[in-house]
Amino acid sequence: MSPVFALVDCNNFYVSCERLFRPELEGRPVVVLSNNDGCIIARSNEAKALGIAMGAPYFQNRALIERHGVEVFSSNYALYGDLSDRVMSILQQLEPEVEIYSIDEAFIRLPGGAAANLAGQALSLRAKIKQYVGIPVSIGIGPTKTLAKIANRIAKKSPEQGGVFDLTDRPDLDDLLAGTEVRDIWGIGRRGAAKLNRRGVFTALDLKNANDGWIRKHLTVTGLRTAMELRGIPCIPVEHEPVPRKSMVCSRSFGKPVFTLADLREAVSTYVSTAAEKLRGEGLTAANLHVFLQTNSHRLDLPQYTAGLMVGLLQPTSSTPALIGAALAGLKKIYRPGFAYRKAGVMLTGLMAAAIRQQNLFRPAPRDNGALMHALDRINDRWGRETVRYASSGLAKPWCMTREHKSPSYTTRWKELPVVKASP
DNA sequence: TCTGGGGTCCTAGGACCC
DNA sequence: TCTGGGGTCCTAGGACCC
Repeated sequence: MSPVFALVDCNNFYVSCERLFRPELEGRPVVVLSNNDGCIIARSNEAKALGIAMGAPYFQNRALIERHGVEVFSSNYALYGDLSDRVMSILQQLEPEVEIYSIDEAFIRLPGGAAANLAGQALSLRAKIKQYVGIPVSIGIGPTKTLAKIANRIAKKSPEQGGVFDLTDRPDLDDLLAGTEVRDIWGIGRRGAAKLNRRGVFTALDLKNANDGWIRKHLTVTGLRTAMELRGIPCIPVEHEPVPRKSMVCSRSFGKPVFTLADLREAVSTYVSTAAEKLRGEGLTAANLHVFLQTNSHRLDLPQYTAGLMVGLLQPTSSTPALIGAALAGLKKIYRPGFAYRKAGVMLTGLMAAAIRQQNLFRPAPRDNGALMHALDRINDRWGRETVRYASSGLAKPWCMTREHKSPSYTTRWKELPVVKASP
């Protein structure tokens, strides 16, 4: 029995999350902004219809947004993360094989066979998610993940399908592929699409029928895998076990330009603290820390400087003070005065499970402050982020990002629970 | 004035080894 | 003018994803 893949994708996810608590915004144009209210990263269908592009800078669209009364939200990841968990847990309860692919997407395996009513199963799943969580989803079904992705696109573009589209056993499959541009195939990006277009390959059908050696040469093995998937040969399995991560990043743009080493030290300490907490939460340690900073590359009128440094740690660790120490030592080496810094961050690599911690042959193990870190995490979990923090993270944080339009953390903070009133 | 953040994979090239 | 061959490992950079 050939496998059947389905992609469950939340519609305009961040917008749908905001609308859940503001139902009067249904049918009205809504956008959600990136951190620092920089770019537009989610749009309702009405906002798309106004011509607001994905990823477009907010300030460039502000006039259009105000003219049409578009509702604007800063991103509220506490809310989106929590609602994502709810959608995913329903999938996990109802389906045997689920791969959480991103905050708003999951692949599932459906039982195939002649008797399987795939579209019917998907419609029922969709209705349950809408009923239990309130988030609308689209479901695409196909013999490979790549085709399920294309099916999902079709489901979204054709509301008359009821949010579900099945690409298995379709005699007109090639016609549908001919109607899909290469740019819209999962795995073919802007560069790849331009390269293909220059060589006369414009649609998913063209790519499906292209010569293997030719694809391999121009798009590497990943492109060839995509082409095989278009032919209905599954090359990308559903990963039901979470794949262990290899790196972890915490970085932010600043709310306003930063000039001094003192401010950068605060910001970097704050980011390291966040990363270290996440590291411990996942039971991991890091062997290396990469610290980096950069000026605003959009400001061509200002002097530019970008730098980063990898700092090896004496031992793999998840201890906040050990990581802060390494990061600040690295920061001191790469800092140059006289620049308007826009962003800084840290990346942790060489991750391994804390349980299989590698010892250093030439140095005794430093004092383990695992109990202290555990207490720190418990306090901050119970009383809120940064209730207890390292002094180097600062208090006023003048560099902190701006979020002018953030909605309340409706589902994750007691103080911000929505209040419902019944009218008499 | 104002342009996000967090990941993975692949390849080429250099360093190094025998 | 001519300057081995084959292998591994690491890193940086590019491309892609959401």
